[in-house]
Amino acid sequence: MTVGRLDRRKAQTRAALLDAARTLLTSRDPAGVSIQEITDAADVGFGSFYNHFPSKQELFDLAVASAAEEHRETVRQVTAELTDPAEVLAVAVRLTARLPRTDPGLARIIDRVGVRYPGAYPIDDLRHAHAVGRLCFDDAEVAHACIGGALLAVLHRGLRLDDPHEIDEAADHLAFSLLRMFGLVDGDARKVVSRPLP
Amino acid sequence: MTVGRLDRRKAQTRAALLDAARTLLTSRDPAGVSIQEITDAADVGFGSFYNHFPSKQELFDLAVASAAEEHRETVRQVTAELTDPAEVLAVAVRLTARLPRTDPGLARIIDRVGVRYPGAYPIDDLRHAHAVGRLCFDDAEVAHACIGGALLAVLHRGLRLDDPHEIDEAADHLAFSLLRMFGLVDGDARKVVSRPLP
DNA sequence: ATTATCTATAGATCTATAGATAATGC
DNA sequence: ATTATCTATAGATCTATAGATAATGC
Repeated sequence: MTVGRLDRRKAQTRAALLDAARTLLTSRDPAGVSIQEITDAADVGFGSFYNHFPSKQELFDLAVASAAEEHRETVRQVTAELTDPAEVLAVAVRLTARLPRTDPGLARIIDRVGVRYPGAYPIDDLRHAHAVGRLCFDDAEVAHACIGGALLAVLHRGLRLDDPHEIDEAADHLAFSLLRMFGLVDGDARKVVSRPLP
Repeated sequence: MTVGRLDRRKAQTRAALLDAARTLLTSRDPAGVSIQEITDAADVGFGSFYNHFPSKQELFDLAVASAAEEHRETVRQVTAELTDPAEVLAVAVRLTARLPRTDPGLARIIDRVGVRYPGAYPIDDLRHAHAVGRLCFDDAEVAHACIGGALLAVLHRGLRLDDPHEIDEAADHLAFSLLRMFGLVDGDARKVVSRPLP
């Protein structure tokens, strides 16, 4: 069983549909986009859609998941070499809240998905930071929700800002605030947040 | 120009439509609800819809706005007599994050609206708390976004909890965390949060 | 011969409006 | 006579599928 031209072509069509969906997501409400529009944008025959996806919802869900996973992976790589758990949180937050400037398309998708977005900072990292006594909180799930929610709100606001510098400042301010929320004293939090981003 | 039976009947029809929209919002995605369904739920003739609202979106927007305003007013009244600005924030947060238990319908509406929900804690209150030196932060807008976002995330999580007690605990934990975020020391924050709710 | 894509369309929506009906106002 | 409601429907979608077409595999 070899992977031939046909399989590649099929994969290409599927990728084109996913790509079109992702692009459309950055500017449109998925509910208002017809399958016809998607296939047109992907430059694919209308009927081909059903060879790959059972419904519009399914396609959009996959498109969102892939966009989210991409950013999560970026954050994972950047934070992998950091030793301070507080800085892992800070960098994840600072990178994500900068998305309106660094990747507006992705930022708009996350903004649209809202609270269902899984977030780029794993709860296990948070639990680890607590276990080693670096971050302090009562309930990891609530703390994790706080981080995700505050991040979404600041990202949402960032999309409405014109000045790139203001976006970065808000991102750093958010990271600082979260560190303080989790028990770091002022000076410590300020220091962690002002380290240069990788 | 007297307000007669006809005007009352008209107002009643309008109210029935708004009420039906609000009820539907608690369990359905507005995009998937047809005008027919709305008028059926309101027990109103289909065509009557257009006597009151130019489009489905318009109706849902008004329904959301009225629900939001209602909760904001509740919070305003409850916090009006409080003298400690930190407690005003804490009470607003604790009441809102308890909504999944105290008013699940409203909670689901707020959850659906997400980050566009204006929030029940006015930014002016936050600015005032900063001015008198009770809460400490760099940027009032970012701080306000943090509060709203974290609140939405915890409320979202609360909707998925079965145990009412767990909802309350999460709400209080969130309030505590936010107070600490804004510079209160542990003991102080703990005290403000454990005061009984009016 | 097989497989995916494409075209065309049936069937099922849903919106917006036109005209009929019923109730109040004068 | 006026005004709002209601019924019925035209017109415009949009989805899902059936059958034709084109390209690869053997």
